[in-house]
Amino acid sequence: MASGSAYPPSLLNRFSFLLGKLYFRALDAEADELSSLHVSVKQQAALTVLADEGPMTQHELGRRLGIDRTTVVGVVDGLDGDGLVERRRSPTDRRAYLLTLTPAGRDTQEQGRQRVAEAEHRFLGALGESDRARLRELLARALGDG
Amino acid sequence: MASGSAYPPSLLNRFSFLLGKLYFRALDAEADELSSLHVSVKQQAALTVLADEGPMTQHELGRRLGIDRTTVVGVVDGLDGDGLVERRRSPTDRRAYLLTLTPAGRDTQEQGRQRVAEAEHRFLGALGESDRARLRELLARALGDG
DNA sequence: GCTGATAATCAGAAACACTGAGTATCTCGA
DNA sequence: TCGAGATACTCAGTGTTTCTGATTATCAGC
Repeated sequence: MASGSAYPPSLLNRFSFLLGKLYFRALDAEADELSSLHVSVKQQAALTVLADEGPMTQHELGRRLGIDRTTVVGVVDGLDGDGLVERRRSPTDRRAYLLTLTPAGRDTQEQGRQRVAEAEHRFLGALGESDRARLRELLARALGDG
Repeated sequence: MASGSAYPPSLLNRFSFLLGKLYFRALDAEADELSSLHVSVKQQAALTVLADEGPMTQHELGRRLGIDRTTVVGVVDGLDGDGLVERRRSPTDRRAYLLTLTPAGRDTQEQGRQRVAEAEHRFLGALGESDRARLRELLARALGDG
């Protein structure tokens, strides 16, 4: 018998435990789906923000993603090296780059978007469509609008 | 104006992003609440499992918490050093310890349980009671019973 | 043209958990 | 009862990830 729950009931009542387990499962699923595109989860998130909101500085990208300025450097290094984004000097501020998607970057972003959707479908397989929507809504609301 | 959402809409649709942000917010809130008890989030989780399920080996504790065997050593070192758990040799297997809560450990666990509840209340303040319950239920179900 | 702030970068540190090896002990079977 | 292989715990070292602090170039305000 593969009997019973692997996790203790006392921990399954704890939000941090539930969130953590599900979060790392989500990351693994996404990383797995994205691996064939040779982009990391962070990189795909960066491409998505750039696709949706247009060119922005590294500083701004970091703010949107909620990651450190020095971490952004590495993420963008990878994308730049693969020809998915370009670092163009801002015409109005020569300290800053305007990160711009290349056609290849736009293409990769679109493919990645689908892979992420598949990953979510896979790791949330235990929930039906309406429950997934309800979960998404609750999580977004819990996070607050700010 | 502190206008609008800090996070891009495209990321607020993504489960891994929502889960991650909320997870780290939960960890921070719990760590903050638990700091005055001088126990980490992992340590409090360990105390909780021991309180609920009685003495067990380090190997078993690691399995329940989902953490590596070598990581358990450090967690238990801390608890042992603070007199919250005792490493008693198992009478049936002299390789193994039976981790046992001390009275102080039991007391700390109970206080910690309340602090964690307060932390959850705080970091999920945007949700009402029934929404919190619904979220917990959906997360547990998404994680699967296994 | 100063002064203080900001964008990007880099080297090093800090936090984290894991790998692999070592010791002691157990279980199983001949 | 002996030997082989598995298991519990520990430790040193490694790898990963992110942050801190300093640097360079540039900007904005006075």
